Amino acid sequence: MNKEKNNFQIKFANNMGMLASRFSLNSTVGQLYGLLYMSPEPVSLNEMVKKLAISKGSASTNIRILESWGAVKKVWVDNSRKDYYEADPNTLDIIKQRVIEGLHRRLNETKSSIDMVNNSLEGKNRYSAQREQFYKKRLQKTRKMYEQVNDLLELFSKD
Amino acid sequence: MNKEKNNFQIKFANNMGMLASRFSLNSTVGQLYGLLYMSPEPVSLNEMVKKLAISKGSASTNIRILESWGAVKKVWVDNSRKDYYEADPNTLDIIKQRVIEGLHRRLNETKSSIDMVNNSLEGKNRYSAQREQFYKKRLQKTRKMYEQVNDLLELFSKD
DNA sequence: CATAGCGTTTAGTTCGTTCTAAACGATATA
DNA sequence: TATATCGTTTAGAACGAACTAAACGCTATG
Repeated sequence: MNKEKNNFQIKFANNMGMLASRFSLNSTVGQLYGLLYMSPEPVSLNEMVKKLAISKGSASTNIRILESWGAVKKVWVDNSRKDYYEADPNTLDIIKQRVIEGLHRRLNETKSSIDMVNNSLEGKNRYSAQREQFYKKRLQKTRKMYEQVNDLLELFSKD
Repeated sequence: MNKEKNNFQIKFANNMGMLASRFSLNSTVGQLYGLLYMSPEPVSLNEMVKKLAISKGSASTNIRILESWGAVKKVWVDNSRKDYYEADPNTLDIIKQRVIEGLHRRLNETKSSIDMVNNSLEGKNRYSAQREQFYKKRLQKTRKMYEQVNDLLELFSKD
């Protein structure tokens, strides 16, 4: 048990961890970002480890994930060879960008799936005319849905 | 190996399974829905089991999940005591409703978190004025973000 | 040059999810 | 009433994700 558990930063960080896991993200990533977000000064890896009661390995791995997202950045602190980090406070922008990126990637994969399935139907015909008609209709509908979602995403990607 | 693996329905179903797992859903649920979506006739549990090469337990559990979502429904077939199912073809509506519901639930939980953390700061003051100011600013920012997302969701929930 | 203090990498463990096989209860049929 | 055929439930296995502890390599400093 950490005697600092009542510390405001830590409380906030842990809530960010819960938030992250609710959206099926890694909760440690959420904790780390939350801690940095509520720190007026840059934080070293060892401080993160102590405050969040996590292992150094986990802190190291996950802080670099956050870094790759542009959610935190390394900062120089004089007279120290430790790595210090601070949060980019524009949380919403970060989240938004990540959500959009993720959706784009998955939608592209979806498109490939649809095309592949479609091609497999176009090949030589093993089905009755009626059955083939049904397949084509549903496939067409699937394609339409894909496009609706895609258009919606485009709309988002703007502004 | 299933000799029917080249069957169009099955190919489609498996792709729906992949799609589902891409969006961190249960992939069997995706397969089942995909199969029913591409079936002109209702499908029995045993047919699902055979065509998708899954266990009866899994089929039973997952088909009832789909049923609870309103994505498939039981239909009566004369002279049979099997349960037959067919898909509600309005896939997009189903997805949309589930997404909105899920977001609503999680946002409410988020709101509770923010309030809780906020209250813990409002309590007796253990921080310097400057530090407290910083905390309050960031907390305020967090609240604003919550509201932006919430408003966006409301907008969606309409139309 | 040895040591201490870093962050990273790795090997192994834990935990949650979801599957399967099998037991089960219910119902229709011979 | 005995049996066969359903769907459901349960116990256990498999798997993946993510953590920890420890080993490691690097660098600065005494």
